[in-house]
Amino acid sequence: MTNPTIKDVAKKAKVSIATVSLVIHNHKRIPQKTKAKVLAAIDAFNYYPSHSARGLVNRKSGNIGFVLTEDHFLRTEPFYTQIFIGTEFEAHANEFYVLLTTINPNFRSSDKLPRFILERNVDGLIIAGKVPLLFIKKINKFNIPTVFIDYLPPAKNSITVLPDSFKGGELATNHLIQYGHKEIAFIGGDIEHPSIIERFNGYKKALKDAGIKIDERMIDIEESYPGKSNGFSAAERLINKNKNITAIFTCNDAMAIGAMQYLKDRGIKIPDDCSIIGFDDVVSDNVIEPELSTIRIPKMEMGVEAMKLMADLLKKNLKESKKVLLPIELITRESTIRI
Amino acid sequence: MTNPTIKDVAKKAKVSIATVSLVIHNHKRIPQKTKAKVLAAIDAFNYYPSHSARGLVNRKSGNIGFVLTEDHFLRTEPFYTQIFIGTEFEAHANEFYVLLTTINPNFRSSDKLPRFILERNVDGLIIAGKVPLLFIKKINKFNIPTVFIDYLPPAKNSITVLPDSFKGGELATNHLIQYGHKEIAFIGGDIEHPSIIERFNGYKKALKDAGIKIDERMIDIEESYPGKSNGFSAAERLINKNKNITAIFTCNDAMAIGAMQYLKDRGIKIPDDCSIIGFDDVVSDNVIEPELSTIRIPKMEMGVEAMKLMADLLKKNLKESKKVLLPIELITRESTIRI
DNA sequence: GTGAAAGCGCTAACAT
DNA sequence: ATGTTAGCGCTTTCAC
Repeated sequence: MTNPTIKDVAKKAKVSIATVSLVIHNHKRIPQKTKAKVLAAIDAFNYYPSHSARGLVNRKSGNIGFVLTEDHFLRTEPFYTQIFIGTEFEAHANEFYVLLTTINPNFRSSDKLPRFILERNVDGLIIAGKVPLLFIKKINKFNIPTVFIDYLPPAKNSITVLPDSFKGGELATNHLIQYGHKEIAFIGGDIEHPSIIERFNGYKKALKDAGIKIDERMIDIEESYPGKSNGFSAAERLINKNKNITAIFTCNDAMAIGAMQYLKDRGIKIPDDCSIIGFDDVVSDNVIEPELSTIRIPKMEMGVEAMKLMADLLKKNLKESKKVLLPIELITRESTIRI
Repeated sequence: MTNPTIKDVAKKAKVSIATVSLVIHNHKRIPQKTKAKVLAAIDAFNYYPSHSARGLVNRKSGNIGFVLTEDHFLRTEPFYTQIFIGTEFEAHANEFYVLLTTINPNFRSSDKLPRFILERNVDGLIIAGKVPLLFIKKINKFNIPTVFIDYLPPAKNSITVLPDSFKGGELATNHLIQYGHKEIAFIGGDIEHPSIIERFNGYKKALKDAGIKIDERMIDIEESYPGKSNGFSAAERLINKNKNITAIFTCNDAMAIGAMQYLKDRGIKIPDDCSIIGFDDVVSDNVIEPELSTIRIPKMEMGVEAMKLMADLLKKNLKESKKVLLPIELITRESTIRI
């Protein structure tokens, strides 16, 4: 059977298409009898309103755009993937579709915007991870309701979902301190990223509270991407500078893995000679040896929360500024040990 | 400025909306002069045709639905994720949007179909991984062009993209044979899955070609899901039955990891006491010890290929039956060794 | 309570 | 070569 339309339903129910529409929208003052007739016809045809037709008249697409940079998209660790899954999940509950697109991490003003923005094919935008400021500026002109995940844009009036990185940094560092460590190094990257800064701040706060002096030589922060290979080289620099390190806190798991690689190559036993703790919890499923202690970020929940905020935002139940910090969790595995 | 429409453009260019439409569609016989006027107006407004309006009149949504089961979606290894990324990538090239949805792996006839099918909000369907037959049967009624990835449905006239599992099974087994192994075990799961069967067939073929007798006691195939824990228990059963195994070929990396775990726990050294090779190549990014030899499946390429087929299919350039086998590749790492 | 009718933005057949 | 017009399927006033 070809796609049934509202006309077919109306004819079958012997009412006008207006009545069918009213029934669909649960209008009051429709007598049970008419309603029943119409619903029966709808059922008989297995009728569903056309998405396009509805979108045209309502000036709503029913779609939410999910934006992240290409490099984030291509990462194999399930970080942004899990976030995406969360948004997708909550989108179903709210009858939205999610349209995903990537942008160039070096977005330039001559670059085209995502097609769904130009075509007005999204009602809202969820932006995950750090994106170029230029991009944000450019889309601002379109006035599309936007929710950020895992990135706090410099402009003040944003709605953002973040893991509690500061507390996470504190928690990780305190864990090491409680295990008796005093020579605790910090490895980080991309220090302009708000989350990384917070993790670093948490680290410093925990040391200070414990009366441990913050030592510049125990800190290695790359400007560039906090990935595996940078973790490797950071560990190399730190160890060469500083033989008495007994523990390392890395700003994420990827750097932790790189650092572990270096320590192993160098013959430094983990955790016996050196404890290490990461952040994110993206490697739990695999066989890493030793298994990595870390701070778990509620990735799916972040996606879910962002989509909930989006739903509120579109219902105008939300002011234009809000920062939601999601709780993190210490996961103790094998890579950290009491000294 | 509020969304510009074709009317605004027409007014500004002092032509009718029909002319604007013709220009947009690059109709022949439009003089350069008119064209230029119109294009200038389009540019001035930064006009893009509304997706909904176009969809309504063309009876096309511009969307492709991507379907997979919930359990596949939630797997943290980047297998289906990579496939999805591939489709997404190629979708951009073809000006499609991808709408993702999950279905219950135990889909029952009373279950609702994905909303985008009911709403006719997709022009085609890409189905990734094994899905319930009931589901396939049910969507067949909607007559939506469909491409399968990594699953060959029993019904004969399907368009499917698959890794060359048979060759992969052969390649993996031959690799072990060339390393001097003769006591080569096979671990598998979900034996009804076409890909798994093919890998197993490749294994048997390679053994036969090498004049090695196929020994039932060297084979452990679970009915259920080929995951880590089943890999663990399969290895346990095999080793207990059969002390002289020197190499194991598992039908995927997840089972390989489980098997490795068992061997380690049991004090069997990899690769010194026992070589092991997996399939899929989903763990390359992480620190596994030893690093796992495997057969690489071109995951992104499978997604790309599927979307290309979809584009052809929608252009009616494709018959309704086609099976594309994508080449696999042997990745030799540390877990396999010459005997 | 229900229907007629206008209109959302666009395409395409038909006029001119 | 360009304009007129009739829809595409739906929502929503406004009459009756």
